[in-house]
Amino acid sequence: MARATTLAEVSARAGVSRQTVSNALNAPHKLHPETLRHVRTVIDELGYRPDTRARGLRTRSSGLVGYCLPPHHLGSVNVFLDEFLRALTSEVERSGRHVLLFTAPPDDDGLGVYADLLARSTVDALVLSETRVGDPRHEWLAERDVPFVSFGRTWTGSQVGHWVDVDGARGIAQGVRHLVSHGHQRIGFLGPHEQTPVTEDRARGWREACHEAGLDASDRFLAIGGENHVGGDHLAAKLLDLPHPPTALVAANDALALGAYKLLAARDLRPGVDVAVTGFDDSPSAAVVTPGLTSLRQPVDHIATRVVELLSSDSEPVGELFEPELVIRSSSSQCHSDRTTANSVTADRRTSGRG
Amino acid sequence: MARATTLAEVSARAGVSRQTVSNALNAPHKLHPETLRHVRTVIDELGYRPDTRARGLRTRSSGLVGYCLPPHHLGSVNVFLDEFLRALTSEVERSGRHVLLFTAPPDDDGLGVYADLLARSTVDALVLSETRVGDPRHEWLAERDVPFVSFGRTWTGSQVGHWVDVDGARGIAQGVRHLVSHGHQRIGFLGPHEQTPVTEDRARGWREACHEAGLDASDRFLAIGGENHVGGDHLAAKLLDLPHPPTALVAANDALALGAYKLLAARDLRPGVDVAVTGFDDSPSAAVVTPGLTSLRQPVDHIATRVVELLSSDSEPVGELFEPELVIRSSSSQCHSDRTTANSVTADRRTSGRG
DNA sequence: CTGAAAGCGCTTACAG
DNA sequence: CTGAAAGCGCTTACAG
Repeated sequence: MARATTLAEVSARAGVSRQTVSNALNAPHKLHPETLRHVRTVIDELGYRPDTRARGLRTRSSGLVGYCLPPHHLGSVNVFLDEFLRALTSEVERSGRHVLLFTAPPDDDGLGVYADLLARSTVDALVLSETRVGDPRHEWLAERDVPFVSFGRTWTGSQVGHWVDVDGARGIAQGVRHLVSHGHQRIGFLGPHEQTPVTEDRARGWREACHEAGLDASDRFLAIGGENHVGGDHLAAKLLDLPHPPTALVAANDALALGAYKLLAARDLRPGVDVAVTGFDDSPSAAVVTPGLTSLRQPVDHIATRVVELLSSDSEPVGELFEPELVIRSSSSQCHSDRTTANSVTADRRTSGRG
Repeated sequence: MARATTLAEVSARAGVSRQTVSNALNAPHKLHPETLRHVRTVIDELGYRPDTRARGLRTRSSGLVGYCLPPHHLGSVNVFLDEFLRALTSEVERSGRHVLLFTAPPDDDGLGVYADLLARSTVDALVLSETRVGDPRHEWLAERDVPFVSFGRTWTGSQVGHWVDVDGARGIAQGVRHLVSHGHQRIGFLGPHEQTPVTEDRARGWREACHEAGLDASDRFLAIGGENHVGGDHLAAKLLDLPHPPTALVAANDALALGAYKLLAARDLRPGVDVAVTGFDDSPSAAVVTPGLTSLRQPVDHIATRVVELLSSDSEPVGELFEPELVIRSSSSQCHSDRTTANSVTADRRTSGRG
């Protein structure tokens, strides 16, 4: 790999001192316009760019924002990792920096990785995601005065540092109101892992929106348990086997919603026609399944923008919730009052195949 | 952010010269064992780690491998970006480096971004993906002696540099043979964008495997066109409306396969029972739809491992194909000879909902 | 095996 | 507005 042009080479070629070249880059107002123009011409000719390491060494910065890749698992958070990473990378680039990826064990051992990164001055700041209850990273970083922003809450009263998160309760409530407006009166909720605050938050949205509409939101209509992103079919079965089963199922994530699809298929029922279904996250699958799954899209672009803003904010710790956007597809938008005419809808579907 | 411990501090505390500390890290064999032990103790006590920038400045390396995030679009390559990034990051970390993310326009302007990264010595090496026909990056990088490995071919005879890719033809052929073993005699192919070599490669796999089995692989059974990852329903309709329609559809990617699901649903036909369907990429959707979609899983871990190996290989340019793994699910594994007894299968399905 | 010194490529007071 | 100089924290010949 060829050695890159140095500032010294630019200064020699331009016939000015090295400080003048540096000023052309870092403090152009200090230069005579004529000089500035000349130096810039030479810089362009030579394709000169200051060496990141040398500049960083001097300015005590690395220009790198660390992001820990979450471990692989289906569902909730990672379904939009692509999108978040893209948005984060773009935003960080707008501030002239880059994103550095790393991995770390999720437990407390992971802090060793963070310590290493900081001891080496590899990163200037960190973006946290995959937060968990009692996440030790926030306090650990705050104690060391490391700039960081958390995408996700630690769900403890004393969370330190800036954070942004998605308002699960308001998102789910949107979905419930949408279903109510389509005539649904009995709406069930499918959720994973009873103990996680994320699920509790989303379940609360369902409960509150049901109360608001005067609907039953008792535990009868609440199916929770199993793995995090599988078993939606079991949960759906539990609710649909009730004497007066729900006519709509609100799931805490898309994977569970598609589990409900599976149960409906096994019973020859059609999502969106016989039973409405909604998900959460608007994962790629939601758009591509049949019928399309109504889901809640996290505003990752806005979140990423805000994360990067807060990264360089010295203000008092800020916490912000972003409301997800309801993306309506066929799994919920058949009018429920049409249910008695479901057969004609089916006939429609039968003839809709283009020849 | 607190200043990190420096080598000078370690040397003072240990009562040895700075070179000795450096040797303890970079050439431990040069030290008296006793001295080494002592220096290491002090290093541990102080949590000392060499500053990345200073070390990089001296050794002319950055310890960073650049990876350009592909722009967002559904399907083929990005469905497993998560997994690839995770695997790549882990592998790069095993060599003591990190992955730096960046974005660049896909056209020739994008080279400016690469030039900037190199002029600043921000990265030591690059991993390329989202290659396209006549991709200018490979030659551009080779001319500048930049170490790089391409995940994906440029499909030109003169491709320079190391590359790895997935063997689309062999993958699809696996799928076809699997369908043949389940009794299918008429197998159609759904592909996007007639002109892309990736599609041609996959279509070739279908054609060759059909010939091998003595099946019709004429253009009659080949449905190609439309957007890259939508319109699978149209393509499927084109084939299913033939006088003697195929009993199985092999799609060049999962999104098209799920488009076929959509058409089948509209005609009240069941994937895997009435018409077998297979996809490519084993995207998250494949596992979660009903019925599960048989698909071809790219061995991203092996690919990432090999990419990182080649990154530091001075050998003659290497090109390697990796065979994807057929992941069999219900969309194809119903025995086709059972087709006449489809009703009993359906009955089975009807009673399979757990109460 | 160890110590004193140069230098990687920058930025930034400092004196002119 | 410009020039000569120090120093960021390392690594690595070089002489002892």
